[in-house]
Amino acid sequence: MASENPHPAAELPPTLLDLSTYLLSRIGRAARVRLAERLAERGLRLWDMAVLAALADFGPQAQRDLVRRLAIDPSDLAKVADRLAAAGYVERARDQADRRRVSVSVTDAGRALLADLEAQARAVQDAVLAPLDAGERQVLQELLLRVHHGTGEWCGGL
Amino acid sequence: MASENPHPAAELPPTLLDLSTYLLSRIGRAARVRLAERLAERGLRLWDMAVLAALADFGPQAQRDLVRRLAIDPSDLAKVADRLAAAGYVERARDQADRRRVSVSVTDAGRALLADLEAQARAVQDAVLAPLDAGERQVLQELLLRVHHGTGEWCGGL
DNA sequence: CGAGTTGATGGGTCACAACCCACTATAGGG
DNA sequence: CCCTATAGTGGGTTGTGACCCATCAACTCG
Repeated sequence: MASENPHPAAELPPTLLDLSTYLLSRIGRAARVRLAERLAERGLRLWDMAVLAALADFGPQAQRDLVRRLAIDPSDLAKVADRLAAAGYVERARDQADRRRVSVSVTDAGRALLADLEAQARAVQDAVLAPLDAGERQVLQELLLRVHHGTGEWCGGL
Repeated sequence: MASENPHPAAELPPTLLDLSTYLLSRIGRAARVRLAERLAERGLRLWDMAVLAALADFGPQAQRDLVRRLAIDPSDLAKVADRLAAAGYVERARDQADRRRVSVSVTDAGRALLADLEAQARAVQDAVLAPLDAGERQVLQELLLRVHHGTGEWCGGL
C-alpha cells in the first residue's frame, strides 16, 4: 500500500492545539530536549548549565545559596558540583567564616564553557523560533517573562 | 541568623531568563505537571487525554492511525487504549475490512470525560497565564501556534 | 560544654516516559 | 499456498528527574 504521507504529518487534535499550555509544553519540551542533546555531547546536563549560569551571574556563593536560588535538591546539587569541579569548571573551597559551607566559584574554563553553552542555547532557540521575526520574538519573550514573574510560587526544578 | 527572605525567592540567573526557550521550558513543564496532577486525581494520564481528544476531533480510527497522528509508540498506545476501554471511555472493535486493525471510538462517557478534562486544562491555563489579559493571551497563542506549525518535524511525544 | 541546628554528601527509592523485541493474527502479492 | 509485511499486544529495559534519609562535620545558643 502506498504510504499516504512521506512523514507521518502528526496532525494533532485541535482540541489540544487550542490550549496555549499544550503548545507551551510541547515547544518547551522540544527546546529542552534539543539543548540537552547538545549538552550531552559535551558530557553535561541541563543542571550543569544552570549552576554555571548562577555562579557567573551572581558570583561565588555557598552551595546552600545555590540550592535556594535554583530550587534544586541539596543532594543533587552536591553531585552536580562534584562533576563540575572534577572537570575543572568550578572550584570549591571551604568558607573560612563558616567551615560547614562550601563556596563554589566558576573558573575561567567554566566561564568559557558557559559562553559556549549559551551559544548552543541560542542556536537551539533560533531553530525553534524560526517562524518568528525579531519583533515577534521580542513580544514573545516579554509575554513569557511576565508569565514567569507573575507566578513565582511555582517552585519546581529544571 | 534571620532568614533573608520568607520564601526563597528563587531569583534565577538573568543568563537563563534571557532565553525564551528556557522560559518556554519552565512554564510549559509547570503547566504540564499541574494538569497531570489533576488527571492523576481521576486515575488518568496525559496520553489518555490526548487519545480522547484525537478520537473526538477526528472520529473513530484504527490504533495504527492514532500511532501516526500522535507519534506515540504502538505498544504504549495499546496500553492506553486498554485502560480507557476498561474504564468505558472508548470502545474497540475489529475492523471488518481488515481484521488486523482495531478501530477505536469514544463513548458518551468518554466525551463527557473529555469535556471535564478540557475544563481542567482551561483552569490550569487560567492560573498559569494569570498575568496576561485576554488580548495578550491571544497574541501568545498565535505566536505559539506559528512556532509549532513552523517546525512540524519535531516528532516527539507528550 | 552539651544539645540542637545547619551545610554537605552518599546512597538510595519512586514514578514515568520512551523505547525495543518477541509473538500472534491477519492481509496480500507472487 | 507460501512469503513477507503489517497491526496489535505483552513484557520487558533504560534513562532521568525529583525526592528522601542517614550520616558527618561544623556552628550556635543556652
